[in-house]
Amino acid sequence: MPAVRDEFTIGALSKRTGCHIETIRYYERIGLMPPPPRSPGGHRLYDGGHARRLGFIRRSRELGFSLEEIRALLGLADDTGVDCGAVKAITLDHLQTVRDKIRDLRRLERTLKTVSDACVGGVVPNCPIIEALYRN
Amino acid sequence: MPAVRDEFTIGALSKRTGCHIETIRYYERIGLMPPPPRSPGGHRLYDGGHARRLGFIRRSRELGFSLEEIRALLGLADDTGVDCGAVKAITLDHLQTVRDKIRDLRRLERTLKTVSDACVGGVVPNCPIIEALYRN
DNA sequence: TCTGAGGCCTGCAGCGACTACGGACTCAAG
DNA sequence: CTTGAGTCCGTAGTCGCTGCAGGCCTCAGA
Repeated sequence: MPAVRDEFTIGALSKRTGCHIETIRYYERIGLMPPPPRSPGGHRLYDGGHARRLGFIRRSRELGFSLEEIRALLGLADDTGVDCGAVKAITLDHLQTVRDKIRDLRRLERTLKTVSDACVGGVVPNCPIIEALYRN
Repeated sequence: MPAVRDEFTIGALSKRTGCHIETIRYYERIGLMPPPPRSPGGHRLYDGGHARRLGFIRRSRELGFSLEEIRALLGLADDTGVDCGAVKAITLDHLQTVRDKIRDLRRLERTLKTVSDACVGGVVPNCPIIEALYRN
């Protein structure tokens, strides 16, 4: 007997997962979350499975995966028998993107430090930062 | 005698600065580039001053400044007598943002490496990456 | 049973920084 | 004069949300 389901509203799901209500509805609109059943009055009613899936999405986002990557991961995860190689490929690809970004940002950091160190502040006729940005 | 100006089209400006034509028009639309004079037929005619300003914008973008920050920098730079302190403040603020991003990305990198190392690939019933994303 | 506060509904607009399109126009060389 | 490359404008799309307006639903308390 599958007795009484533990259903809850979008607000409760939001609190449980830390995901904004608007974002949950957005995920539904783009097909990342399935449309849940509704109350007679039209309110969304979620269960544990929804919460689990949304948790997956949220943690993946925290790791910087794009929604399309997450869609792919969920597709691989929904099937019985996960293609672990495909999952790993997506992850390694993303890891490389992250590493590229870090490299870029480190270069930025050095440059910004250099130009700002050249500036002593105060109101002067020539600002070395501005000069640096104008010069190529 | 301000003789013949060396005027050029948006295409030439684009090639000179490496900035897409659409982007140049976009910068004009949002007021970052001034509206240049036009040919009788309505084509934009730029000069060296425009190229210099666009170069400033582009280099600032490469350093990760937002368009609003660049607007501020240009405002400070346009006046005779730059407020070097204000410029430095914007730069240091941005530098901090960059450093924060690097820190975040490094954390991501470690986590992604950990989960992907746990995955041996192949088609298996349980993928450690997927498990990690589901688990909290 | 009624009331009222708070939650939820839909649809749309906006963010930042572009990018891409379509259909009309202009320009310069041959 | 023709041709083809360049340019014009306006609009819509990208990504991942976020916020709003103007309603409707729900449920606890009186």
